[in-house]
Amino acid sequence: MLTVPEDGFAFCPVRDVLDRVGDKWSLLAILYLGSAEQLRFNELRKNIAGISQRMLTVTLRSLESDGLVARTVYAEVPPRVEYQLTDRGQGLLEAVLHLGQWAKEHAPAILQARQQALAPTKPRSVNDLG
Amino acid sequence: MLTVPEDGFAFCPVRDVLDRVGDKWSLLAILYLGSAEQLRFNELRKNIAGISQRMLTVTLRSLESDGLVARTVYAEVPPRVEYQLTDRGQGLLEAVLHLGQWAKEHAPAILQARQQALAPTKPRSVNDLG
DNA sequence: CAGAATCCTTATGGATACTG
DNA sequence: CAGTATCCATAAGGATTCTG
Repeated sequence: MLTVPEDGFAFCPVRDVLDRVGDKWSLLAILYLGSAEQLRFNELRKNIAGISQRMLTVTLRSLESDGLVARTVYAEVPPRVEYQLTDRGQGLLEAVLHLGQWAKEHAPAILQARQQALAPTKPRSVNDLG
Repeated sequence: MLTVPEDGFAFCPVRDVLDRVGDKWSLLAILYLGSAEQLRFNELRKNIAGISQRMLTVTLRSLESDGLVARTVYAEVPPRVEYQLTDRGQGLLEAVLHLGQWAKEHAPAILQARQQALAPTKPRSVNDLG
């Protein structure tokens, strides 16, 4: 059984990670960067289906500021900027893929449960016991 | 090196989990439920600092609909409703605590990197080469 | 006690236009 | 090419009131 810390989970590393990769695009960026040595801005943009230019910038900047992604600017014209996972980013990717293992195994059951919850025979009342 | 699937991560179990526990309260609810056999609505409400009644309801309902939390109503007056993790919820908790292990080890470095990014000596230009 | 309903604020992200 | 800067739509969540 898990024990509640004195701070009542106010300091919670898990929450921190989730806040970092729980947004709409960070995980995808990490996944794609994890599948190549390095990628240019527009390569990422093409890969990550549906992402806007703005959100790709915002996402990369915040990953960079956490030391998860390294940004390298080449003094060329037209400019070339390459992104790659840092070791720390690589570590996060692996930790997250581990979670993905659990997810992969249980996603079907969860999805099924969710579907059944959506189509109840009748609306639930306080009298439904189990 | 990670391989990009044909669907380009469109079907991504990790994303599904993150969408489930990446919101503001789900993780905390799971953590507290993981630290007790079962908890009543207002016990959870007291434990989870800052949560509103509405959000506790919403959070519990969606966890329940995914089969992660079981809700038991006792036909008493005043009503008593108890929540507990299902086996599936327990599994998710463990998977997430594993991620927490990584987080715990790297949170300090990440926070530090973030601080330094916030206080740069001068604003960055395209000429700053690493 | 354990909520449901309503209203309202804020946070997140998209669209578009412009630039070194 | 790789961004910035604005503006705008939607979604997430908070506050309040009411009820079986």
